[in-house]
Amino acid sequence: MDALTILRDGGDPVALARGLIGRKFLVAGAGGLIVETEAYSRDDAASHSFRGPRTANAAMFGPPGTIYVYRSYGLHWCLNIVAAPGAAVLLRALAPTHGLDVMAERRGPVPPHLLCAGPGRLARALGVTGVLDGASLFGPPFALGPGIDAPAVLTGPRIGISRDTERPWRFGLSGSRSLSRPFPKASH
DNA sequence: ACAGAGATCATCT
DNA sequence: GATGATCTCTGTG
Repeated sequence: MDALTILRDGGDPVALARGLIGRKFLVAGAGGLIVETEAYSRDDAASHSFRGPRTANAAMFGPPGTIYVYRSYGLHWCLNIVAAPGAAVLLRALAPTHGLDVMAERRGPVPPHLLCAGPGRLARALGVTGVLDGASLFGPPFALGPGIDAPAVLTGPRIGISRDTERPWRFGLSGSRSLSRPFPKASH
């Protein structure tokens, strides 16, 4: 199923995670091409939705297109897009194309390809914080547009989790220099 | 290149 | 009291 269809009607977070690779994502005019994502489902021990709705994860149980922002390790922000109630896609990395100056200001002196190479870095560069938790992808400050036509997508295990570690639910744009980490060899 | 530590806090055990 | 969907800096090889 197409990513835009899932966002409109709801659907599989794995299909959405794969389908978002190569698309353009902007927050208030800053952003770039999505080059890395991860899927988290409702019955997934690694997912924040696994133990059911809480105050902190309420947005993850919203309708498709809801933005779920959580604080990671007490200090970073991470941004998700809801695919269906309790299921979402973590945006892990972008290849910067728009608002390089603003993002560099927020991130400090780092090489351009590292501006958004990681979920915490991405949120920082785009100015994403908890105030956007629960917002809708379909309105300002967000913009999702077309990008690469038929991207070559890599698949691999998710990063930084300790439960359900075997699910191959991390996706990346083949050949991108802006990945948070390389993919294991022979992942297609 | 790789390993370890510190930052920092809401949620869970 | 421990644990994260992390990042950065520092020390060593």
